[in-house]
Amino acid sequence: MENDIAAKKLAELGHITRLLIFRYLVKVGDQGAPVGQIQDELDVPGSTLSHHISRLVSVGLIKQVRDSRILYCIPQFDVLDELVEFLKSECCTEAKCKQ
Amino acid sequence: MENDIAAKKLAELGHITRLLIFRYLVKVGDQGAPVGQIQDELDVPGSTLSHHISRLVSVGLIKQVRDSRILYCIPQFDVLDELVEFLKSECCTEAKCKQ
DNA sequence: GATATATTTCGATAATTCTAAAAATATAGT
DNA sequence: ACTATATTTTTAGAATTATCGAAATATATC
Repeated sequence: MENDIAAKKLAELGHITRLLIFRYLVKVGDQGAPVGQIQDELDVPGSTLSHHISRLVSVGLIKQVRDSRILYCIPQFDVLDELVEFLKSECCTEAKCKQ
Repeated sequence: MENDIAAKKLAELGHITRLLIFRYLVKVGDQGAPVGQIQDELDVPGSTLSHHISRLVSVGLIKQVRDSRILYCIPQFDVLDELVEFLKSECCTEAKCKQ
């Protein structure tokens, strides 16, 4: 993963509302949750919520699947894993390290 | 770790220059690197670099230790580990999960 | 005390992001 | 076609953050 792409993902997680959205989805798991359910959970105006969700989608941390009128938001665990792996990668490649 | 504190740490990592600073220090390892060495590595004006480093320090991802005129920046691996752990915690506590 | 090196603070401008009301779109049922 | 529900897009003002030159501070050496 390139640095700028990782930075974007981290920046999206680095906002309290988006972090709460993402962590709620992490808790819910693979089946995901409808936008409306996230709205009930977090008590954020719809337009604000939609803005933040679309940012999370834009970096791939969430995927959306529509079931008629309901839009399910599904956390992408593999994208999160890759990001976490990136942060720890190349540790101490330029020195000896206790890790 | 509370959500807002985690969000702050993620936001600091979510900037290309700060991510490059932090990852350089991760590569260097526990002995850290002087501000000047980071500056040579990244080619950023001193005032800009200082600003970004102090933000990383403010959330605990970096610690600084002075040796006479030289200020060493040392990555705090435990803070990173805690953050990563937080992101993955409570996974699927509200549902069955493949993970 | 003068000079050199290392790093930060100040200050000003530019750029980006946040928030949420209002309007628009999409889908389904009557 | 009309109504209801679910969600997004548009828009605009407020707030925050980014950048970097210049000046300031800290420490060491001569």
